[in-house]
Amino acid sequence: CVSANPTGPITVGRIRGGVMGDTLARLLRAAGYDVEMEYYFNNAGAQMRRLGLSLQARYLEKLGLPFEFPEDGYQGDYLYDIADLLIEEQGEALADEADSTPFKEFAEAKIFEMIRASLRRVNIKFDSFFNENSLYETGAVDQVIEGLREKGLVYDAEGAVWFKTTDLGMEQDKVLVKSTGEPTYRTPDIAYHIDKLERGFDPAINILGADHQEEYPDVAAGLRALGYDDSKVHVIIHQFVTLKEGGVKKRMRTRKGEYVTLDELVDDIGPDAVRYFILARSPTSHMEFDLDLARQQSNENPVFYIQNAHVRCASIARVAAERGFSMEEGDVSLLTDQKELTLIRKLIELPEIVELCVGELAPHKLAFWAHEELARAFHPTYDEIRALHSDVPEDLARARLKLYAAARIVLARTLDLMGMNAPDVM
RNA sequence: GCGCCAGUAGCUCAAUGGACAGAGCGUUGGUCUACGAAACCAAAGGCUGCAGGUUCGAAUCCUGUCUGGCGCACCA
Repeated sequence: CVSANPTGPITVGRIRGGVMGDTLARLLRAAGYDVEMEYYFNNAGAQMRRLGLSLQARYLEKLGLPFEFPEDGYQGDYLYDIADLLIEEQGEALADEADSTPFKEFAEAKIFEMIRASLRRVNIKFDSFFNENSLYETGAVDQVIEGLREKGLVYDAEGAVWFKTTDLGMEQDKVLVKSTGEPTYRTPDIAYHIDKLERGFDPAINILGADHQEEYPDVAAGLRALGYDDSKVHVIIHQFVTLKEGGVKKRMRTRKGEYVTLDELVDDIGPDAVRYFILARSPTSHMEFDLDLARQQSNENPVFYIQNAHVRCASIARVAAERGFSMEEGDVSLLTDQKELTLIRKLIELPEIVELCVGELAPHKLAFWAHEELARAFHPTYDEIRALHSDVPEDLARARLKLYAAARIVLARTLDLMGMNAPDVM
């Protein structure tokens, strides 16, 4: 499960969890797990209300009517575009609307379209979408409060409803329902995790940004208190991406409209490089994404190194076919050269690596293996071990062609697990 | 003030408590009349922030300290 709220376009800062999660899902599937990638999004609460008010202001602004942009509103230009769309659909019909709800709903729908389109560009596809609102509609949120109340872990004070987490070994009690009557994020979060466990997810894996690091202990406490096994839930916290351009660090703040979008980055360096750059770092690293470096290195970097191995395999297969060579009857027992054996050993390592990545929930290890082990074993061999050369006897040539065909399969599989393309030509 | 995450080559990053701490980029020097040179071969580059401790053995574990990222809400 990955979560990002539909308040704006997917930014470079927020795509890390998506890439990690998608790659992990691919690895889990390869290891035989039945995986469902779920996108949990928050469409309730103050942030979304603020989004609705922001769109309302842009709408009025576009219509040339008096407007008041909310303090703490979302300042990104994308709301102007969405305001245009709204005017296209509704004209001035909403000009006198006092309630911002229709604006919120419109913004949410459009932003969600944008997000899904952006994710698709980097090969991320979710199986299901889960919105927070549904937890209110089904009464799941209320059930959490009642359940905890029955356990004697809830009390009312200062107009709010409190979760007595100090009884569970925590330093402070936490608010479940604000004095406004609106639950805090942690109440639906607990309900959501219960729902997930009830649906039978085991393990359930959450990928969260560092700003959510304090959040899960409360959820886990809630799950335990209500008799659920919180050990089934795994949480991967990834640190933030800071962006650098022209030697200057840029902070990314969606609300202020200060960000670089995923789309811009994909336009810049391509989807494969985006995925690899993000994937080839452990989640704990506070990664610095240097845009200039990424542009410069996309000419000569690990992405191309790995993909070029696949290209070379495709190329030799092409040439072999032109010269009428068949690899079908290649006798692999003829492959006795040290370099050949090294490559073969590396090729058959892939299942172990998949197991390793799954066992440690560490997709970044696949990225390192692909580059430093697999491609690194391939190129020197390919350079030296010629197959289609007049000095090479035909039966040995066929055996070598078979080796490179095998390498092609492993390379394609590895790239696919990383959500990257395996091109035949570059 | 408290908590979480980190600090490793010039830069971006790896390394289940175990061999001489490894890659890429950058730098230097060699390889194309043979399947794609976006490749290969070789070299230089390190007191793993700092100080202690545990251990046969520490980048890794513990304590302290400095620097940075993120939290510490009746935001999510």
